[in-house]
Parts: sequence; C-alpha cells; structure tokens
Amino acid sequence: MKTTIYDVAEKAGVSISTVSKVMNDQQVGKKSKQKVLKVMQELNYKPSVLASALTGKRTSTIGLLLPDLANPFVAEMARRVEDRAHEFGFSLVICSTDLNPEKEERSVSLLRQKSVDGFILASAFNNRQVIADLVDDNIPVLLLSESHPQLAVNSINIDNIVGGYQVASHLVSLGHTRIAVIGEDATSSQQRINGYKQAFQESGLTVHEDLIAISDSSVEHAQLLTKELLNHPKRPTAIIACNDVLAISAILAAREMGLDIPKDLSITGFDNTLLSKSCDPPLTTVEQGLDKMCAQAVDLLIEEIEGKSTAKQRILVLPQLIIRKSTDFCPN
Amino acid sequence: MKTTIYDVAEKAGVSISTVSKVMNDQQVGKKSKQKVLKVMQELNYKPSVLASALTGKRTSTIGLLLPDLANPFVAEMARRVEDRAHEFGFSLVICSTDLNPEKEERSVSLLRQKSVDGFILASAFNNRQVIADLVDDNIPVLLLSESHPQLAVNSINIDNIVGGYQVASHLVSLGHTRIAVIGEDATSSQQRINGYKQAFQESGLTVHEDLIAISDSSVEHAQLLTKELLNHPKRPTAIIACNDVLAISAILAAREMGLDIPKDLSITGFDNTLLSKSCDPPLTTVEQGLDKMCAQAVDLLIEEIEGKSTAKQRILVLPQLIIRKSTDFCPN
DNA sequence: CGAATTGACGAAAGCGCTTTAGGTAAGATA
DNA sequence: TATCTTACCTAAAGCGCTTTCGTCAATTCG
Repeated sequence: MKTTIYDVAEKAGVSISTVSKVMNDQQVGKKSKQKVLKVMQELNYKPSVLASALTGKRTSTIGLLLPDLANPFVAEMARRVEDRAHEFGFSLVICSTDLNPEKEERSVSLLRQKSVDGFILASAFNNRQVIADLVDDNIPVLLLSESHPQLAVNSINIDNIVGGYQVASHLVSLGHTRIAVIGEDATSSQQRINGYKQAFQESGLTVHEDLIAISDSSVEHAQLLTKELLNHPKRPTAIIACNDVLAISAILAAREMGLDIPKDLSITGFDNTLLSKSCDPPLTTVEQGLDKMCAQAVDLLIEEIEGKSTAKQRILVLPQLIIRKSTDFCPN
Repeated sequence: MKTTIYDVAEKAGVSISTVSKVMNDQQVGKKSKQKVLKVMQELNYKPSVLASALTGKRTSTIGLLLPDLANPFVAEMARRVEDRAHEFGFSLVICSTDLNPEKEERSVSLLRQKSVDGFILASAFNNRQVIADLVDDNIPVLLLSESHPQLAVNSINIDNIVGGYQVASHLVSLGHTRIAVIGEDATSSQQRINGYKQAFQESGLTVHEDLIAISDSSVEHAQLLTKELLNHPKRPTAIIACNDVLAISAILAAREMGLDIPKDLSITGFDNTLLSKSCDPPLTTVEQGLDKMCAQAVDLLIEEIEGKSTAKQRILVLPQLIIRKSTDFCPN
C-alpha cells in the first residue's frame, strides 16, 4: 500500500490540509511544519501526481511529438528537449507520428486524455487542424523546427531557406549546375528547397523540377529515388539531401551504381548529426544551433504552461554550413 | 471546460454509473447503451485517464529508462518499444540516465509519483538498488538488453556469447588464426569475448590474451589500441570489434597504417547499426534482432502489468551473423 | 396467480489531493 | 474585563471516475 497524505497527517497528528499546505509552501506554524516534514521523510512519502493534477494542478508532463524517434537527428533533438525539461521537473511523453496525420491526431488525443500540460511538435507535424484545436482549447503548443505560418503558435526554427541557400551556393561555387534535390514531405524540406531555388536563380541557373524528389523517409525509398535521379538522361553532378539520413541513403545508392563520392558526385546533408561526421566520406552539411533551440523551446513552452507568457513568439535561428569531404568540384 | 462524465450522463438522461459501465463494457441495457454512445460521440467525450487511474485503473503509461536517447542505437530501440507499446494503447515516458545512478534513481522516483504502470530499463542500468526496490514494491520491471543475474526480474537479451562465437567462427573458417579483439568495459563485451574464446578452443587454436584490448569507448582510444594491436610482433590478420563504432575506429586506424580492408586485415563489428551499412567497406557484423526483442519486451511487461504473467522469464535471443565486405580470407 | 429470479439502473462511497470557509485560542487594544 | 485581531489549524466539498449495493420492474416457474 502506498503511503498517502492521510498516513502522514495521522502520524504527524495534524489534518491532511496542514500536510497539503506544507507541501505547497503555504502558511503553516513552524512546529507543525517541522513535524510534518520529519514524518514525510520517515515515511518516504511522495505525493501522487495523479491526485494533485485531478484538483487542478499541473501534471508536469509535456508531450513531445516527432516524426520518427529512430532518426538520429530527431533523437538528438529529443534528448536536448528532455534535458531541459528535466531541469524544470517536467517529464516527456514521446510519440513518433511518421508524419501520418491520423497518428498525429491519435497521439495528441491520447496525450490530452492523459492531461499533459502542453505539447512540443518537433521537426514536422502535418495535421494542421489538430494544432488549431489545441490552440482553440488553450492548450500550450510549441512548434520546434517546424512552422505553420497560418497559426498563432509559439515556434522556434532555423531559417531553412537560408540553409538551403547556403548549401546550394556552396555547390554552385564548386561549379555544379545540375543539382538534384531529395527531400521529405515536410515544410522544412520545402523551405530548404526554396532556398536552393533562390540560390539557383541568383546565379542565373535554371531549376529543373524533375530533379527534385520527395521521399517517404524510408531508407529504401530514398535509395530508389536517388537511383532514379542518377539515371536521369542528364545525370546531376550533385545531390542536396534535405537531411543527413537521406544523404547517407543517397551515398549508398550512388555507390551501388559505381559512383565515387565526391569525385563523381557531390552530396550534401542537413542537420549535422553524429552520422554526418562518422560516415564515409564525412558529410558536408548544415548545422543548426540545436542545443540553444531546444532549450529555448522548452523555456517558452513552460512559460506558457505557467501562464507567465506574454504574446506568442516566432523565433528564427540562423544555420551554418559545415564543409566536409562529401562535396568537391564539379567533374569535367 | 472539458466535458466530463456528468455532462454525458445528463444529456443522455442516465446516471454517471451507467455511463461508466458503458465505457467499461459492463452489463447495460441495449437502449441506454446506444443513447450513451451517441451522446459521447456528439460531445466528443474523452474520459480523463487521471481520474480513472485514481480509482485503481492503469495509466497505460510505461517508463522507459535508457542511457542516452541521443545514441542512435538506443533511439532505434526506443522507437521499436514505442511502436509496440502504442499497439496496446500504452504511451512511453522516456528518461535518459547517462548511466548515472543518481539520475537513475531520480527518474524512477519521479515516474513512480506519476504512477506509470511499469518500467523498461533498456541497454544499461547501474543502480541495482533501485531495481530491487521496484521489485519489492511489486512494480513491473523489465530489463531489455541488459542483465542483472542477481535479480528476479523479467529480462530479454541477445545471446552475446553466441554472437562472439559466430563472428570468431566466421573468421576462423576464412583461415584466420591470429585474431585480435577490441571491446568495452561492459558485460556485453565480456560475453562476446567469451564466445570468441569458445570458438577458438573448439578449433584447437590458442587464445592470446595480449591480443584482447579494452577501450574506454572514445573513438581516439579505440584507434590507439588498434594501432598497438597491429604493431604486435606477430600482427593479427583480423580484428573483432565488440560494436560497430569500435569497428569503424579500427578501420580508420588500420587505414592510417596503410592497410587495406579486407585484403590485409579483416574487421568485424557488432549490432548491425546503420553505420555498419554506410561505412566503407560495409561491415561484417552481428544483427541482434532488435525488432523482435523490443516487441517481446513490451509484451512481457504488459503481461505483467495486467497480472496475466506467470513466472519471471529470462529470454535470450539468438543473434545472426551478417556477412558484408569487411572480412575476407586470411592473407598468404 | 403468487413467489422467486433476473436484469437494468442509480445512489453513494471512495481514490488522494487542493482549497475554501470557518473555528479556536492567544495576543492586542482600550 | 470586554472586544478585536491575528495566526493556526481543520472540516468538508470537490476534482472525474469506478464500484458496490440496493431498489425496482420485468420475467420465469410451480
């Protein structure tokens, strides 16, 4: 039998209200307070979050929704969010959505039943209606590394357009003109692609829409798409992948076709994950200030949860190009 | 204001007990049942997990503790556990412990306050006392990919000995007789090394203890050790690394010494991570059957949570050798 | 046709906590 | 001494749900 507030009250010879007040730092006589604290110690009493949440207090739990926890970049983000959340005594319930709008809805609905205090939607979240409902119902939400400009929601993001622009400019400066892109069905990919297009246009190059492919984020599919891109009558000399995992898939596919990276084909990633350093060759990629972003995200959400927040914010962080060995001059 | 069971009851013209019974599939007259269901629909009523848990039901939440969510291998595990848990309507609260016994304790304590239904301790968990307490308090626990033979706890693991044996046998069958090993200071490495020794003895080969090195798991140290091993007066023709990261470090080190993999030196990994496919050359390694392990883990834990479980089990899963390009016949 | 059985339903207690309203004893005021 | 304040503390209601128990009407049987 778990020890309850009643056990403490009885053993300390006070009423449960007094015990409750001690726990919540409300006015209590010094003597009673000491006694109660001592008994709590002795009984190793831990109040039930369930019960206290039922009476209107927080659960100190936040729901973290992300596309796929198995994606190293996403996992890294989750870890950082987790650390910051723990600092405030919050825990994380994590759900992978696979970018599937129904899963997204189910997860949010489930977590709402479990009374999480707020949500962080990280990396990508497609079901806009669900977000809107959350906002309507006054449940704190924050978009991390994902944006829905239509919605009045706190969000914190890297500037994906700049990121795409940086990568594309880098390749262009190496002499590439036929550059393929492989992205995911997510806003961030779209924005990165837009940046790429801008860089192209600025350099007076034409964008070939048939060199832009959208993967469903499985490794197999990405490889398939890569091969298709490389079989294009006028084979591209570089591929911009919208994240590191896609980039690695592309490397594998290219290698299977007998191509040397970066001699025959330059490939760039995005996110600067662990993978990008340890793969062969190490990836040229884009670093997001993940650490700061995640911390800020948690801070902002918790502020909103605790009702201290002012107006909604939309924060943009600037990315940074990291040049490694997967890009080289355009062959011939 | 969230809609509660009272709202439903009132609108349906029945008592809250009837509504509750409908939700819990207890005997209720057909007419009332239809009516209640309809009203629940209309009001989009979702019962509060908090409230129902307070009256003795499950929270349908399990605590997943792991060393570091940012580690891709661990994250992959987490994802699989998550998927299986979701199938049963359970969610996951995830905590990284960094193998720090105090963090381990804090996390468990916090999650207990939040009334999770059970715990999965994955990959590694050092604070044995905490596990013992959990067992004493009859809270379901399961060790995944980690074992504490002293404790009567459900656990599920790969058979590391067999894994080591498979790898060593493979190399022996390729004609190698001087095989070095590089592992970490962990039970799993020890067991893998034992398997290697068994394979050697069975083949009538002698184990040279001076060809076994233990790395502190930093990439640099692993490379240093590799070089030392390769500078041994009688240079080994193969290296067994106890995980993929170590294997890749070894590859890099060997390459720096001008050796060709696998012509001059065969190298094997362990875990069959993404890395092992994407590195050059792709690693011969050992697949753990993660998918099945994780699913089984969840199944077992939930059985225990629902009280359907019989005795505690200790399950060993057999690993599978994956032969890629990093191993070849013994030179000369 | 009366008695016994059965099924449907609701009143109410209880889960562990917070919070409000109110009571009591001690000290302050005059 | 009589009246007012404070300072502490508690009883009790309430959060949203489950569950036990009792009531009542419909059904069955002798």
